[in-house]
Amino acid sequence: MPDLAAEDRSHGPYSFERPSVSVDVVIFTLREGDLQVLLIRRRNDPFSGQWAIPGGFVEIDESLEAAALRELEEETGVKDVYIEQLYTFGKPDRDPRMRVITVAYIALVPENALPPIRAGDDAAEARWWSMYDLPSLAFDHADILDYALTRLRYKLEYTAVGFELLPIEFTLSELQAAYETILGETLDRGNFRKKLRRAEVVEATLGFQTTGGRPARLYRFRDDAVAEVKARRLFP
Amino acid sequence: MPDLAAEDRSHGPYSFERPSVSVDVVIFTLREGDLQVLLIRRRNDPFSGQWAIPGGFVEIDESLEAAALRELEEETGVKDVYIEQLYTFGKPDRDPRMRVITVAYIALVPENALPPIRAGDDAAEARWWSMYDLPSLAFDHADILDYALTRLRYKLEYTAVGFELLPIEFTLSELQAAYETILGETLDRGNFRKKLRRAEVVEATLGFQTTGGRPARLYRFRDDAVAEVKARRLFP
DNA sequence: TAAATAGTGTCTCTTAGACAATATTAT
DNA sequence: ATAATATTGTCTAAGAGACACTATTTA
Repeated sequence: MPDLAAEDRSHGPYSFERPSVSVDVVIFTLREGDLQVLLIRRRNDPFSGQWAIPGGFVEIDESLEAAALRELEEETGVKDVYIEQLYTFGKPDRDPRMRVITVAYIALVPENALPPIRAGDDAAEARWWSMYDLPSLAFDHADILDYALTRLRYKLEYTAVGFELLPIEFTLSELQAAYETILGETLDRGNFRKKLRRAEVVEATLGFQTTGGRPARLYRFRDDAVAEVKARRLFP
Repeated sequence: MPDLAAEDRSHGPYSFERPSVSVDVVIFTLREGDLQVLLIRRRNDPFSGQWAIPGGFVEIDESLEAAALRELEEETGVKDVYIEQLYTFGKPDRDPRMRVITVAYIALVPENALPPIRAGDDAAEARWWSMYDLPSLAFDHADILDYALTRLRYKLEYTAVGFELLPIEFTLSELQAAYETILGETLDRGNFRKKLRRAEVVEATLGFQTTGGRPARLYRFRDDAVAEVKARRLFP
């Protein structure tokens, strides 16, 4: 931290020369057998009519994470979900109006926890888009989504973060389908299950689910695996 | 991105209610067979006399990375080194004077590229500290250092980032010692070399270095491994 | 019975880790 | 020769990937 007195002229409370800070939230869910992301269509310039990641400015007395959760709830009505800081984007010209530094977050929301989407005040429209078929995006939001997908895939491989996208109980075939959708590749059934057994992240329940063939056992994530993800959540 | 017009009252150019943004740079080097970090002793309140990570406010027209590189050069005279964004810390009360959101960076500097350290204007003193024997720190800087070490260790395991801390040519024993110092554990010689061979990140040069026993061959990092790290640098 | 889906087992190759053996220098 | 350090190899166990086999349901 610099000494404030030495820099008051350019950064003290009476200066106008300071950047604004926003949070943008990349909201992922699994819908229609697809990895989808919630985007809003901008009502005003710049980029009026273009699609963008939901976000907003950080209030003076709220933490970055609180701001991201607030924006998430304002846009979707969703609370109590997994969010994680992604990266801070700060090129001086990323917003043509003024200097805006944005702290990007990822949110993972299970489909069954999603209320119907409604557009907020500042959006002409809000809807889900497939991550694999995106529209043209405002600002540097295409970069942010690119990186968000990279990070999500990465985390999926070495943590149990996938449970944040699934209902409480699920079949292993459903879990595998979720992994395949997110990773963008097919996985071997036997090896996938072997890996799950070794990792000890899921446990069988007593229930079954009929599927058209042999009924599938229902599983849930183990409490300790969930706890580990939640612990990492606060401080990656 | 939010719509600006709808929020001008609290965040437009005439508002005083916006956070300041700073960058803090955790500068690592290997010195005296130790992993060390450069800290400055604060000249002014708050935390006057306490040690802190060097940093400063982001200028209105410079990118975050440019700000981090500028601060690094102002504090140490070092240019052209590896830096990487670590995390953005934004709790409202992390600075008792005012709201400051700080984007933390990691810099890796080889000892032989370091000029003698001099304290900048805003510091009473500047010196290297062992990461394993740190003083009490101002602000939330202990958290930042903690996380920086975690990230450094992590990157060391899966990238060739170590070369940023070593001279151009080095023996494999020196490289192993560097890894051991950073990871805080001893490694098996044979397995370490086997892993290096498989990873194809280093290549032998023609030189040797006398060591008191059998002379050790000098190695350098392969260009493509270095290029990969540099490519990741801009956008993790 | 056939089709569909669930679940398990086996083989091979790679890798990680522990540890032993050999090589080359200085004293 | 001995000490010191460098370099390579060997054994074993664990893990990843390809693929085949068995199980249980519906139509």
